[in-house]
Amino acid sequence: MASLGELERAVMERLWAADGPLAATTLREELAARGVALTTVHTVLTRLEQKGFVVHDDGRPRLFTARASREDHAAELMHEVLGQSADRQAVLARFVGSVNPDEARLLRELLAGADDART
Amino acid sequence: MASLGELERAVMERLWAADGPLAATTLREELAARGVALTTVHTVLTRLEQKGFVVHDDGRPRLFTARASREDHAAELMHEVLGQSADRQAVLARFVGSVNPDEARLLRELLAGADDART
DNA sequence: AGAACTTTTCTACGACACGTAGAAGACGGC
DNA sequence: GCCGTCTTCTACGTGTCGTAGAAAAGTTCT
Repeated sequence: MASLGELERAVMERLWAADGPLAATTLREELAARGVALTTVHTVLTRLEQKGFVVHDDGRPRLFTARASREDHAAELMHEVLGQSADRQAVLARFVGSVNPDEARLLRELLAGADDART
Repeated sequence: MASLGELERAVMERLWAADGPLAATTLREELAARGVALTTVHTVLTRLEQKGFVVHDDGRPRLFTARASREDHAAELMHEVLGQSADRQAVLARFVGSVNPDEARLLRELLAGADDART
């Protein structure tokens, strides 16, 4: 599971927060607080692309997009963690055993909905 | 979220698979396939301890134990991922939306059971 | 087309994590 | 007290990540 460095994560956050694709220059502006150079942004974007988190079109300037939404990404991570376990059921049991009541209720609703949809 | 390197993970696997605490020498034997030196095992154990994944007694030789079971660890990781998300509900929705039917059923049962237990 | 500007790629370096392990110190049994 | 085992200290090589300069490629304007 390729994980993200700090700048990499910051870049992903902007891409996730954005409505649509962003240019490197835009990202550099949004990361102005860090004072990073444009080339740094490009390097990071290239690495994120190698890791499969980002894609870019072939326009000019290149426009970069996150491949999965923030939520999808988190859900994928959760599945990855789960998938690495031999005993998935035991992990799920521990997991639901420690969600707060509100989320437990939400989960019940979500699962009930899935049931309806499947039937 | 401190993550694990390859050897670190291998060591954790042995500790999780073990019935009880293990000595460094035992771990080196179990990792014989890698041909690592005993000092390497010690270094890794020390680092795992710094990360909070392992504890040892003060006997001689030291006996090392995983602080959480493999399943607890995985469940904790899942919670960490979830916790880092702003919109936890959306993540949960994506997550349960992509579990397989068997696991969805298991989750329903687990959540129902939790309900019973709480009431 | 040529100059000036923007964007992208190439390359590199320092810092840090991790795999690796030798050397030396601490400890226990005989 | 000696010897073997165990533990700690220290260090190095490699890979990843933050960082960015230099140069190439492309765009725009005149």
